[in-house]
Amino acid sequence: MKDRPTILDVAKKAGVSKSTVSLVLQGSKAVKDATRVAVREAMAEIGYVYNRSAATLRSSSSGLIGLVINDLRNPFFTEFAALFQMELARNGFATVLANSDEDPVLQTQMISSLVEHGVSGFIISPSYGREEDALAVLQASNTPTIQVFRSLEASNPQFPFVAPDYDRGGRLATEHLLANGCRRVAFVGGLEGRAVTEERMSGYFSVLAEAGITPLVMTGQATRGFGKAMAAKLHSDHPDVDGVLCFNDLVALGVLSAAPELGLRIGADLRVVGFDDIEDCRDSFPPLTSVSCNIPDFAKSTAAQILAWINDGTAPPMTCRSPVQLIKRASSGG
Amino acid sequence: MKDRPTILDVAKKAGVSKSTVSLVLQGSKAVKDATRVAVREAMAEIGYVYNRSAATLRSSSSGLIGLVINDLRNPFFTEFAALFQMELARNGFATVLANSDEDPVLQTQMISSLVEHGVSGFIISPSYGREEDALAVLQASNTPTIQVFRSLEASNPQFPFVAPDYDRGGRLATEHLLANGCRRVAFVGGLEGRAVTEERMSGYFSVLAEAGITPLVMTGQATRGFGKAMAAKLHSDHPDVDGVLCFNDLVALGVLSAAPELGLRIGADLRVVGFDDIEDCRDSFPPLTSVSCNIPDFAKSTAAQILAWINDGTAPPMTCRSPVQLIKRASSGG
DNA sequence: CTGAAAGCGCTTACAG
DNA sequence: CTGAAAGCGCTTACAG
Repeated sequence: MKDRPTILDVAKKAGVSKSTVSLVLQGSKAVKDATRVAVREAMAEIGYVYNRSAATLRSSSSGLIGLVINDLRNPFFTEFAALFQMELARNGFATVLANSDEDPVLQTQMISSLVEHGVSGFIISPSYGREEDALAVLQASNTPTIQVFRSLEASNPQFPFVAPDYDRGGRLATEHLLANGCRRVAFVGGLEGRAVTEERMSGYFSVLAEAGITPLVMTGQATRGFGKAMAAKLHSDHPDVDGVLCFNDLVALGVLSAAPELGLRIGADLRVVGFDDIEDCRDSFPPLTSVSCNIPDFAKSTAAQILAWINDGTAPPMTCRSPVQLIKRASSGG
Repeated sequence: MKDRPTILDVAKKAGVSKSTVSLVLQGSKAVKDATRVAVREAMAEIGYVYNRSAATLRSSSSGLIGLVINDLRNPFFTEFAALFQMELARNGFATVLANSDEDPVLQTQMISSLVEHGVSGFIISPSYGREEDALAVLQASNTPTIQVFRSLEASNPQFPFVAPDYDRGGRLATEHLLANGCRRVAFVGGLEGRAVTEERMSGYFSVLAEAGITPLVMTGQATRGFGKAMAAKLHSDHPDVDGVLCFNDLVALGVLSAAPELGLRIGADLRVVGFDDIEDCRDSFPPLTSVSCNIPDFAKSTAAQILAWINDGTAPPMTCRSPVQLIKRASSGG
C-alpha cells in the first residue's frame, strides 16, 4: 500500500496523459493499439498496481459482492460459496464473505459493514429473526440483492428469490421410495414452520395422499445427531416404517450411522433418501440416495443473475426455481 | 450507492465542520461529548452511511483482509474460514474470500485481485505449484501476510507461518493406539512429499521406532474415497494391521465406512484414529477418535496476530505451533 | 484518438 | 476543541 506507482507515473513513463492510461485500464476501444501496448509495457516496467478504492470512489462501483450465509459450516452452503466465489472471480469480481451463523443481530451488523464497503451486490441466504432490521439496511443501500435458498419474506417478497425446486425434489424422492416397495415412509428433520422444511415436505405429503398412506413427520434439527436419534426412535416406536425421506443429507447420514447399532440393514429393512446430494453421499455406507440441487449450476446461474443486474440493470424474476434431480444409490435399494 | 449523504451533509445538519464529523467517525477523544452526540444524531436522522472507499483512498487502510484457501470445501478449512471471518468482523474488519481450489494459477490471479482491492492483510493456506508467482505478488504488495496450515517455502520462509503441532499430534495418536494394544499400526492418506503429510507422519515414525515396530505407510488423496479403498487393501494385503492412523478425518471416515462390508469391527478388530477432529467425528459409527487442532482457538489467535501486525506493526514470529489434543472416542477402543 | 480540469468522500496536518 | 485547505488515485465529461 505504500509508494505504489499511480497512473500519473505510468503516463509519464509511457509519454501519454493520465486520461489515456485510465482508458487503457478500462479496456476502451478508443485507444490506438500502439498506445495501448506502450501503456501496458510502462505499467509492467514500473510495477503498477490498479487502485480500486480510488476507482470505486469516483465511479461508485467497487467490484465487490457481499455473500451473506446463515451457516457456512454446512457443506451444502460451503460448496455454493466456494463455487460462487470462483465464478465471480472469473468475471473480475471479488467476494466478501459473511457467516451470520444463524444470528440475526450479527447478520445486520455484517450487512451494514458490507454496505460501507460499497459492495455492488448482495447474495444472501438469510438467518431468521428480526427480519425488518436486515431488510431495512438492504433496502436503504439500494444495492441489487438476491436471496438464495431461503427467503425472509415469503409472503411479500422485496428481493428476488432463487432456490432449488424443493417441492419437486420431495415428490421424486417419495415416489421413488414407494416404487421400491416402501409401505410406510417417514419424513425426518428440518425445523418446523420454516419455509424450506415445508417445501421439502409438500411433495412428500402430496405423493402420500395420492397413495393413501398416512404421513409420519418428525421435525427437528438438520444435523447428523438428530438423524441418529430419530433412527433409534423410529426403530422403537414405529417399527412399521420402512422408508425415510430426510430433510437433508446430514440427517440422512445420521440415520445411516445409527443403523449398525440397531441391527438395521439400510436399503433393505429401511430405505433412506437424503436431500442436497453433498459429496459425502458417495462415500457413506451404503452410498446415500439423495435429491441433487446441482449446486455447480446453481452457483453459476446465481452469479450470472447478479452480474446481469449490476452490469445491465436487468433484475431477475422475483422468484425462480432451479431444477432438481434424484440420484439413486444403495441406501434406497438402488 | 447513489445519493448517499456525505459527511458534509452531516456537518451541515449538525452545525459543525466536516473535520469534526470525521473525528467523530474515528472515535477521536478530542471531540466534546455534546458535539459527538449531536453529530451521531444528525447521522441517524439523514441516514448517513460511512464510505470506506473514500477513507481507504486517503488513509490507505481498507479494513479488508484477504483469505486465500486452497480447498474451501474441506470442512477443516471451512470451519477455520467461518470462525476467522466472524472474529475479524468483531474487530471491524471484513473478509474477502478466495478459494484457489488447489490451482496455483487461479491463486496468483486471486491474490492480485485482492491486492488491487487494497486488502490490509493476507491469510493464506496456499495451493502448491509455481510458488514464485504467488510469492512475488505477495512480496511486491508489501502487505502483512501470514501462512496458515501449509507453507510455500518451508526451507526459507519469507512470511510467518502458523500451524498446529502436527508432529505432536502424530505422536499422541500413535502412543494411544499402542497403549490400547495395537501391534501393527499403519499410516494412511496424505499426499507424499508434502510438508503436512511428513509432519503428521513424523510423530508416528518416532513412536514406532521407539517400540521397535515396522511402519506401514500408504500415502494418497486425503479423501473418504481413498480411505475406503485403503481399508479394503489393508484387509486383504495386511491382515496383521490392527491400528490405523489416518492423515485426516475424511480418510478415517472412509475407513469406517468400509468396515461393515469387510466385516471389521472398528474399535476392536481395527482401531482407527483421524486427524483434525471435524464435527462429523462425533456422529460417525462408531464415533471417531481424532487429533483436535482446536480450530476455534486457532482462528481467534490467527486473527489476533494479523490485526496486531496491521494495527501496531508487530509481526508474529516466523513460525508458531499451536497445541493439539487427542480426543478419544470409540473408534480406537476408547 | 488524446489532454486539461474537476470531482468522488473521506483524512490529515495545520491554525486558531 | 473546531475550521479551512489540500490531497489520496482514480474516472468523467468536455475540448480539441
